[in-house]
Amino acid sequence: MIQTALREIKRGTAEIIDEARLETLLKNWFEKKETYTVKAGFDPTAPDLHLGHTVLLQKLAIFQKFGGHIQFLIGDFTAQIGDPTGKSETRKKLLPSQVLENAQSYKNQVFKILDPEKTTVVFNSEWINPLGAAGMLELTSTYNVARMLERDDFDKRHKAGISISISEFLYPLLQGYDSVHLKSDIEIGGTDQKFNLLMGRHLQRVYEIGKEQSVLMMPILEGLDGVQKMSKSLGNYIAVADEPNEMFGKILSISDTLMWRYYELLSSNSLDEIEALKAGVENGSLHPKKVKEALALEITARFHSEDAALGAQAEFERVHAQSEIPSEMDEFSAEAPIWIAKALVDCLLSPSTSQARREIKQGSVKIDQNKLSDEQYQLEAGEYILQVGKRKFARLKVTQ
RNA sequence: GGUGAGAUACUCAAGUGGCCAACGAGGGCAGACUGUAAAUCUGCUGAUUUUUAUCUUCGAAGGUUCGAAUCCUUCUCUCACCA
Repeated sequence: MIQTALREIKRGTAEIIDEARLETLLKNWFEKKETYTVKAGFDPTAPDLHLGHTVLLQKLAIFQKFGGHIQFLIGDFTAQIGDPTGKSETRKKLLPSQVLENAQSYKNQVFKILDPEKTTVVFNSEWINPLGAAGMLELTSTYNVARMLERDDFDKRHKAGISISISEFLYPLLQGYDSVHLKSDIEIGGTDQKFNLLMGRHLQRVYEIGKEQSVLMMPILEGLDGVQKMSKSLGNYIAVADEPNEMFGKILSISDTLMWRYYELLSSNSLDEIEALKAGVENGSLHPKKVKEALALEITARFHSEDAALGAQAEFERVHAQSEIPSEMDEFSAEAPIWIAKALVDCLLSPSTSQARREIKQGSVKIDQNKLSDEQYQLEAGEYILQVGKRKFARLKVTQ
């Protein structure tokens, strides 16, 4: 039993630190029904959860199956600093009301995956604010600059001559302190969080809370471009809240190489099944597109429903394979006569009329399926279907 | 505190008085080819119905000049070395 649980927990992980302790915790659960806590921190700056987050969430859900109680931490205090991981710019300070709003939105999305009964949502400002200057000073004295600079991105920035603000040094310390306060048994995070996660162990030792958390790291999910990590700011993400059609389409647009990565990290297929698919594609018995479709179906169904996913697939087939127009699209209205470039902007298909003109010139604009080349074209009264590129559509009603 | 170097569009990075909305690369968008894949090739990538034009933009504010990303002054920020 323990072995099965352990295998499931270890699936897809990049690295586990102190696996022995993890085993002990599981053993205690199976033998004495003792629960343990699993901490995962999230940044409240982006309320839009994407598939990258769900890699962690799914892992948390597995822990819940085996006695784990989740400490879902919203880093409202640390968000004021901004996690230095991979970034150089300082983030904007969020208003408390925004943090609450984002947290609420997190909850709506997170409990599609997590069991709310076994989850506690906590905010780290709750215990960091009372720390005060004295507590903060004590915290900073537990670490030194040389070791702080060992951290890969600090090191790189330091060498490259990019500024590092002192407050950024506090980020790992505070994240580690969260583990002290919460007395977490396990913390999970992405591999890029390694330094911060280890800080939790360090501080738990320093503050003598009588345990050191195990650390479980998940690989970072690449975004749609297949190169950079999935993130909202890079715009290469698939949001949990994306509409079925959009979600399905986005998954299908990833590259074949990236597809295997997504299979590994997101799909619930066993590793053996994935291997079989891979072999099938290699020897030509399976078409890669079919395999990708299966993945898109699975994921879309997870966040919506089986029916919605099938609907999205059918729609996709209609629009792209047979290049018909989608069954649903945003509708707009305007008064005749309206210049086509203006209409495209009004329908949110183009960001500016200049851009719209360029798009017309390039031949990517279609009206009712017909390519438009005249950028001076005026729309008279009637109903039109405007299209820019392959995937942007809008219905426009022009009235006299 | 002192000395020196630097800040250019989404990112990197050229440009040191007019030929600059600003070379180039990456990214992004679009077209061709495809499986809305990848790779490849091509075009576009500040705004505006004056489109061989006009307006705004090269850290900020002033100034010199017919004309400034480019020169001068002050300021803000960053880095390096010294203390």
